[in-house]
Amino acid sequence: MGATKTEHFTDKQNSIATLAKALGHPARVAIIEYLIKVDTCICGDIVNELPLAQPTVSQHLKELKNAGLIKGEIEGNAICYCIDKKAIEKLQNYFGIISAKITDKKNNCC
Amino acid sequence: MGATKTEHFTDKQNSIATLAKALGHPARVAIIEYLIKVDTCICGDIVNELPLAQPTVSQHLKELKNAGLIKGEIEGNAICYCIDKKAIEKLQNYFGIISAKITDKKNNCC
DNA sequence: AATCTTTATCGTAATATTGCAATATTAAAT
DNA sequence: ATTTAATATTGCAATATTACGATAAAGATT
Repeated sequence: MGATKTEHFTDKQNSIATLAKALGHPARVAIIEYLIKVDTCICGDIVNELPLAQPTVSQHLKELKNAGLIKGEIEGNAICYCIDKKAIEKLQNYFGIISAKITDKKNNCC
Repeated sequence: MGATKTEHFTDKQNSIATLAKALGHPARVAIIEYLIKVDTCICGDIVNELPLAQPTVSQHLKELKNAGLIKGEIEGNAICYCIDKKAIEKLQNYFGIISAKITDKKNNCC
């Protein structure tokens, strides 16, 4: 036991959970916000922006990449990391739909 | 080591991460979707809807509650769990803003 | 009061995450 | 070719999460 039973849930549920999980750490939220702030993809100084050691930052970037939230390509001895717009839009869309459905609810009791 | 360094990040970053983390498991995504589907707060049959044992479901509900995504009140020998609309709206709003900022970006390279 | 039903908690095993020092890798700069 | 600079990987310790059987708690039913 201990491992998540992903096979028992729908692809969409797993997909949303994967994206949400990737943003389930403040360092990774900070990375996304920093990528937006600098208004460019090239950001070799991302380690200096975070209160974490370089290997830790590298690991968080890897997780964001695995989850599909950022795209990255090797660019000399620096790296070019960019937010994957589609992933963010997927979340935006999902919570928009959920939020609308809650508003439409008739039998509220709380 | 091993514990998240929350103190090094902003309250907002931690807040978003907490909500995202709570939805970072397909069972908890499924619980939220089920709460919406039944269109009511009273849902004593939530355990039957999930492919997990009762203590596990109870634990996931607790985590959703701790994260502020659902509200719950004891109601006889059943429980009244409801989605906390504000939490979902917070996420919707956050991803809406992030998404808009990405669209406005000028220096895209990927 | 005894039983049933439903949810919560405890205890514990399996697994995953977090963080970093040490080291490797890779390409640019000298 | 050597050094420098930036990122990745490895290895490991600390902690957190996931899952569930056993048990507790608490109101409902009989």
